[in-house]
Amino acid sequence: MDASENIEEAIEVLQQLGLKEYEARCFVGLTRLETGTAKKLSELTEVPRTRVYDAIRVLEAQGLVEIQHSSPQRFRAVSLDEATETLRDQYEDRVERLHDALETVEIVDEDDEEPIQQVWAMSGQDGIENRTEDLIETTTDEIVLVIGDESLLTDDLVDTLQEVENGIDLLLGAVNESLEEELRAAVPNATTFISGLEWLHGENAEADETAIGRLLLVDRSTILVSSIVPDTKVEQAIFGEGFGNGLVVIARRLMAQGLISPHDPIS
Amino acid sequence: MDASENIEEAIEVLQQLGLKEYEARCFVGLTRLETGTAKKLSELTEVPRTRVYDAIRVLEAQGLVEIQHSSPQRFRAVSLDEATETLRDQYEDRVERLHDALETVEIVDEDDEEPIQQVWAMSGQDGIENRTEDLIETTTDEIVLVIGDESLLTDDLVDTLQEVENGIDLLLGAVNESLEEELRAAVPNATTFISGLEWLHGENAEADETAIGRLLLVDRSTILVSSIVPDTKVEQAIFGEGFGNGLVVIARRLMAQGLISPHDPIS
DNA sequence: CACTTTTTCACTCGATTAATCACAACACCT
DNA sequence: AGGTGTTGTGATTAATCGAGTGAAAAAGTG
Repeated sequence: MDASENIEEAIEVLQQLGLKEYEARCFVGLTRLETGTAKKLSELTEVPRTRVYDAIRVLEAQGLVEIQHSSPQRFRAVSLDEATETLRDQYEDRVERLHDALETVEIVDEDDEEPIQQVWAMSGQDGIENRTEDLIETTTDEIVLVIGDESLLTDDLVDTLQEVENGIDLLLGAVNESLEEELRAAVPNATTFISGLEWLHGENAEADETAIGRLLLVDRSTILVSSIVPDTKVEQAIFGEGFGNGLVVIARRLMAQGLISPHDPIS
Repeated sequence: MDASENIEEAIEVLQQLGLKEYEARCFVGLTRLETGTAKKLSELTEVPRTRVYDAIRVLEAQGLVEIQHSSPQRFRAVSLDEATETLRDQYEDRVERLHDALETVEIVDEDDEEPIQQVWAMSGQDGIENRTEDLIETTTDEIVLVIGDESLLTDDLVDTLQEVENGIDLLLGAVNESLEEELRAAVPNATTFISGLEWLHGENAEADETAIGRLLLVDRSTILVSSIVPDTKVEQAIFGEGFGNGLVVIARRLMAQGLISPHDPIS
């Protein structure tokens, strides 16, 4: 049965959410038990009986578990919806506190440096997607976006694209027809095309099969290119700003040659 | 200046959100620096210079920081909005995974026990509030809610109260006039009153000044009573279900004597 | 009052994290 | 080129924290 997989998954996730192993095990144990004593819980979860109490106390303080002060004590988990809601509240609260604390701070005066040719790297699907959406939202003239893997076309991204103002040129490229299809359907106000992005798989196709992720060129002055590393599926991106930026220049050159757009060159 | 307090706060919160100390310090450092090298960061944040690199790497992998691969390397934080959004996404994803994993599991068959006189305890404002709202939403006939501290009257709670169906009696008590005022304004479809809840401060007023938090009686069969411990401000609650439950019986008795409601007794 | 079960608490061991150090690679200067 | 300070990596030590164990107090049971 894959129930035990789910149990393990739940325990892992709870730990990522900040619980200790015993706490996670106990909570999951309780969700399967309706109501339980330390003994039953210990048997079910492999947590040493003598430590169940500590774990439960912590869980209770977080509002995830109720305690019946009888003897023996009975424990039970709050409903799944209540639990997730509580966790959400907790996290939302933290993120907000972080936001408040940082927005008032900012900026130590700076002996500035050369603002030239900056190319930045970032990784992680979430962060790159947020940056992508950010850039799209601040565009004034033109967006060129090529999607190289359908896993990157999230609902959020589609939403962002649909809300692009009418005055802005929106060019959406895909690496194959089915994806183009999808794009056209999802974002009717865009011009779609099949990208000539063989330059990654094509002539440069050496050993490592680096898959292209996305390519975003905004107002011909800011570019973001990402790739997906074959093994780990991690998305990595580089990001350049400024009309004179080397990366951006290269991107314009590519466009001029019709490689990433169906349009005529504008050198 | 309280800027440094905010900085400490931010570092703490980031750790609660799962970052290590060095990672948190580096991130906060970068939000104050526009762009920084390992050396500058180390000076600003007290993180050993040689450890800055590791910290930045994990931040980068989380999408919180960008790296410029020059020499020396330059780092910069993504915008505050991007960062919080990324953190939110991350968390939301986890909570969802938890939900999915647990909803398919549930329930180990049980040699049932006596379902009598159960009184449960829980603590933590978040959890108690969620339970309160849950109970309000599932009411069929009557809600009696007494609020003992204005800090408990959150927007969420007000929303929940406003959405109570018309057929349901909604009685809202407060411990003083200003709070009653507030309640009446926020929830017009309710009957409000000043509660006679001296039984906590009054005759029982021993040494410890236990402040009453909230008292909720739903359909005369489920009750939740909370108090706020003086020092730590932590809210603690007890919770009983079932018409025959001891706690519930006591609550009905109190009502019958007009102590927690302006209405006539229904024994 | 013996005798079990439940509960708390203090302690060991191992793993993770913070902190320091040694060294190789590199940029910069004359 | 060669010297000099800076930059990045890896190894090493020290401190901290959590998992696991056992002793003993407290509560129940016959």
